[in-house]
Amino acid sequence: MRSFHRTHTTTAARHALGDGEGPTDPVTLAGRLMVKRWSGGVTFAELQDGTGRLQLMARRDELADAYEAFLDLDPGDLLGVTGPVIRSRRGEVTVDVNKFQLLSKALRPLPEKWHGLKDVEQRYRRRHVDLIANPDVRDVFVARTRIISGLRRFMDSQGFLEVETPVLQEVPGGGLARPFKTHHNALDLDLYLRIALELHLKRLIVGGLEKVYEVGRVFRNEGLSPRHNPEFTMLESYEAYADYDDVMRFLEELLPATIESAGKEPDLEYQGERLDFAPPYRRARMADLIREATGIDVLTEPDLAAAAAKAGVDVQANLPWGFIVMEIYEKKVETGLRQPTFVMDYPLDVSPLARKREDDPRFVERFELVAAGRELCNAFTELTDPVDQRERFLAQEATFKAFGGETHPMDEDYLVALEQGMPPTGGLGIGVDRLVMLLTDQASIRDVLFFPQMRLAH
RNA sequence: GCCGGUGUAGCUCAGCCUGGCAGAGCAGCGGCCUUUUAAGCCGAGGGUCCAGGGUUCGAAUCCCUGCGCCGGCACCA
Repeated sequence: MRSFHRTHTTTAARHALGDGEGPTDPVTLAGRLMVKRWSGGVTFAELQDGTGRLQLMARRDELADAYEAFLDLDPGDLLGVTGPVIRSRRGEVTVDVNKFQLLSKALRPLPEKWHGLKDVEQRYRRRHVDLIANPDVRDVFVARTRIISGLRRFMDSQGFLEVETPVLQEVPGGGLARPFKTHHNALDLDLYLRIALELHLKRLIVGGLEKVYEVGRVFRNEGLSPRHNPEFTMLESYEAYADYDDVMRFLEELLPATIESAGKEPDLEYQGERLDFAPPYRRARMADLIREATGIDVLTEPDLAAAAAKAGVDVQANLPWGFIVMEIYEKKVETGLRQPTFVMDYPLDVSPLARKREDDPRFVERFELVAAGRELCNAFTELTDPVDQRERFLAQEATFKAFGGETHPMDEDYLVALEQGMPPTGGLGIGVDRLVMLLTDQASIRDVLFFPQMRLAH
């Protein structure tokens, strides 16, 4: 079949009948045959299209010789049908088929009609079957699309300009993660897939695009888990002449708007837990949260490593102060934060791109929004001082040379941009997949990605 | 990478503990039935029990190794 023109979707056909009994004028539908029942002189079947399902009725009386061909159809076949919409004796909205046409034959059977496809491995490896057989899965992905378009709509409405920046980078900056490496042949140049959007967007802020954002795929060459996929989607935005307090207020508008675009209420349920996203959200300094949870005062504690160990958080000897603070926070505080909370003022040591607090230079103006024990957003008042920035990169290098792990590499192009003069800026990053998980009540990132990363099938 | 769980028909699952002919439902095939809603009834068929090795008279079942999947840990500030 080159083409087949339908007059109605199954949902439109249902509306065409309305409360009446029919018959309506004939409608032409197309979709996948899902279920057949009865095989005498009348056969009922269900046709599934992009909008839903509708019952079909095929009668020997009506179809004559073609009836036998209808009986030969298999669940899974793609079918076009024409006929009036009626209400069956049992009250079901039904198309009384006058004509039908096989549009495409399914050579493989559908999964079990009642249980659907449950095997998670098959659901991920053969997502097309999952989508046919499990309507809930389709709903999740439709919600994902609505959430992302809702995010864009909100950003646009606030005057942000959506931009695109390079995926292939000579220096994979803006975060700490092992990058994927590739090579450009013509340039004979090693390149990396980006691990964050940050540095290029900030270069645009220098360039005078005062409110920019990007929704883009980033890549991290690290382990997989229910919350980690090697490629995932980030939204980052930057606003000139704003600080992290502005970003907090901004998020308190963005999140409710996004929740609405997902068709949810701010008071939502995630994995059996009620979470209330009606603003304002709690604001708490990391140091205060640590004191609440452990009794440790990181501001005054003379031997923080020892205090951490006493609280059950073992850290490497001589680890810089800020890293110890971060360890204690992650091990003792973060998972306990269930309701949305702005965790404010991160240690400077672990935040090389954020602006130093003037009242206490051990900390920076940075927050993460945490809910259900997980980071949803990361934001800061950006560091715009090129001299300070260079020192921070060097300090990172020194730390990671000593303690291992990934480091922020020195990005000279970025430093040159800062030297041009960057306005004070508030920046924000949102892990879009994790936000979608939250708003669709999914426990695994694999259930909000059409094609999650899998090992080679055996 | 480490630890635990798991893998049986196209799909959903029993059987494994306690070794003894490979099972059910759905789907498919043949037959009956002109208003069904997971339709029903009758009949026949369908297996690399993830792979390889071992123990045993005999292995889906017990043991070892490998692989996939799931979860946890590590990595991921």
